[in-house]
Amino acid sequence: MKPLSIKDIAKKANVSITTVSFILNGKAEKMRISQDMITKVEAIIKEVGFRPNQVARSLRTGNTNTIGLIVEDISNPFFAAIARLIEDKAYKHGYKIIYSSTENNLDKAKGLIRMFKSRQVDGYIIAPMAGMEEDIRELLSARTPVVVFDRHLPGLEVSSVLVDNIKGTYMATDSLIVKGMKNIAFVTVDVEVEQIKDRYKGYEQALKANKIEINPKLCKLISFNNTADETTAELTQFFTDNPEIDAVLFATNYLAVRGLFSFREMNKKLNGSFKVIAYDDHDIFKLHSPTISAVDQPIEEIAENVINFVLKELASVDSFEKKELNNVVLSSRLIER
Amino acid sequence: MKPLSIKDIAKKANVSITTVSFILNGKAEKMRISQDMITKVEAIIKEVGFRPNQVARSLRTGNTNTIGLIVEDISNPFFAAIARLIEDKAYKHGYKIIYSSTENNLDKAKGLIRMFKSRQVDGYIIAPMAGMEEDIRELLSARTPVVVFDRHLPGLEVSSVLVDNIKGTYMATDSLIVKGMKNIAFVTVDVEVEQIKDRYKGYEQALKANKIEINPKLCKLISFNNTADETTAELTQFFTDNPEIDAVLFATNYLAVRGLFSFREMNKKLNGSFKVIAYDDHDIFKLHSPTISAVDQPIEEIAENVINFVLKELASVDSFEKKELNNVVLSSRLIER
DNA sequence: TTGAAAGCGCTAACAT
DNA sequence: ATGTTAGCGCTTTCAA
Repeated sequence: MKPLSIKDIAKKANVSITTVSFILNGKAEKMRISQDMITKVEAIIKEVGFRPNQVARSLRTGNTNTIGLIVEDISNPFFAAIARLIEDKAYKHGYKIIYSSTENNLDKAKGLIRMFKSRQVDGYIIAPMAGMEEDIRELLSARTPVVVFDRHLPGLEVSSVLVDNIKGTYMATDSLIVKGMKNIAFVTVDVEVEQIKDRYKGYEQALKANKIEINPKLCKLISFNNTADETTAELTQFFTDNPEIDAVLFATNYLAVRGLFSFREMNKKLNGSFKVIAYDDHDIFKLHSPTISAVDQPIEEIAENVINFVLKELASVDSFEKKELNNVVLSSRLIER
Repeated sequence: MKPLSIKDIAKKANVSITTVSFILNGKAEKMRISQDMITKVEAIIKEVGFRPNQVARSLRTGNTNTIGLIVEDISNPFFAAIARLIEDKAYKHGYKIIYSSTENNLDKAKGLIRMFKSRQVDGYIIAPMAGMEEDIRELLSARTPVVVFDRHLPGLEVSSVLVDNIKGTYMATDSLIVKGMKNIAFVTVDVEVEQIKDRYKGYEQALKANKIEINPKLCKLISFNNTADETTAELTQFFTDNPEIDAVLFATNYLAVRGLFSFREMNKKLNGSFKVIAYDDHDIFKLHSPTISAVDQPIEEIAENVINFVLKELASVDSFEKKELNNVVLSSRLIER
């Protein structure tokens, strides 16, 4: 049978739908509806288990209480952890999350924004990729709350939660230099986002600061579209071709994991004369023998800030104050193991 | 500025909104609207980038092209991987996924169903927990497509995608016995779902079949609400108290990971005289020294079946055929390392 | 071949 | 203090 509507409730209670609507929306007080009426209607609502149709409500009010989350890949542990935390907090504030992975495909990413728009999501949380600038700018000019995190697109004035990537890799590289490493390799991925480039910059700056010449041969670029096995193979090749390498810094955790597979395949010993640091921590690095050092991003803090920023913007969206941007850069931490 | 509506398009094209609507929905042919008209209207739509308001459409048609996904914890790699695959396929069929984690909290789970219902999701994909029977039954009686996966609730007639858990742990236990292990421990979690109980059954049956007496002391129950550290501590205690244990089977991958942390803490050697098998594979188990055997669930197959079942039910929902249930039990595979 | 108009369930301005 | 009613943007029946 069809679900009940506000009309049915009104009929059952012998009142108008307005009264029911006011009570539903907690405006009964303001409208000075009698306490008796309120109690009676609420009883009926509870009794029949009536829940207002959100779609109709959304059409009428223009908000859906839904936040769109766009990330590269929801199955990446970093994004999965953040998604979980965000979802949890959003839920407590009455918002639902609707998400999608871009798979680093610009067309899909653009499509997602359009799709979310047509579904009238109230706000966006985006780990953006290059090429989305225009789309995001459009959202902003419609005064839609948007918070980007993890990555930043240059020239975009938007609230953001970032981690200081330069500092992260700088610390890591520096720690390797201090330990006397001479040929430090850097393994990264070919996605064109500031965040990844910054990780390279940190590496570069640390070398410069220590007057070590940068050897382009020691910087390995892996294609994002590689399968896991392809990446492992490429890395094996890379380390075989460059036996002088005595330390590696990986720009992402999944690259580091592939690296560990390579080393295992090559039977390469990780010890005082061959050191590895990963970006983003992971249980694997704690359990590996030997344990692997990592640059750790503050996942909870990221999620916390992201959701706070969106909620704040969501709350101020219909006020007339000029929207202020919220920006924060968090620090990562080098965990030496 | 406000987004354009179908009215604006109609005005721009000097036609009625009906015509625009027919063209939008591919019904132009059937309504025999002239090709000229179609071309003209389509050109305008493209030019101004008009996208119909899905909320209004949903209110009118009753479908939202949205599927609700309810799992225990989206940040669990098993669920994250499945969510990603499901989301991807759903997207290709024009459906969006809206998800939420129950955190093994029945109230939250029930709330989620109600919330999804009020948002008019077209179908549900649920990894259920005990206590949801009634809510799911209600959905079914409203002819709403529902597919459960990973777990099954007894006495519920619903489409399902399961893995033979009994067989999984049976194989694992048996392989340990064949290797001459005498005191095989079983570490599991206190969530009351068939799937987890089945894993215990498989363990039990294998012991029985091999005429080994079941020693309740060797079966350790961990609370789901433990923090990671608490679990590690409890496990350390457990293995210290029961030094006769020469093999362990973990009922979930995250328990196995905690176990590995314990063993590391205890400096326990994993070798021929102490063997470990995990349920659900994970990169960690491949990289660990020594590598860890695992019962591997066919994640892709699970996702594939789940989405196919929902789509199938979704397609038949307004036909009058009696809805047929789709049920499949997939096999897991013991990966011996 | 196209258009007018009803109505999906709800909110809120306006009326009483 | 409570009711009437216009519309949110769209689909679809019926009429022309």
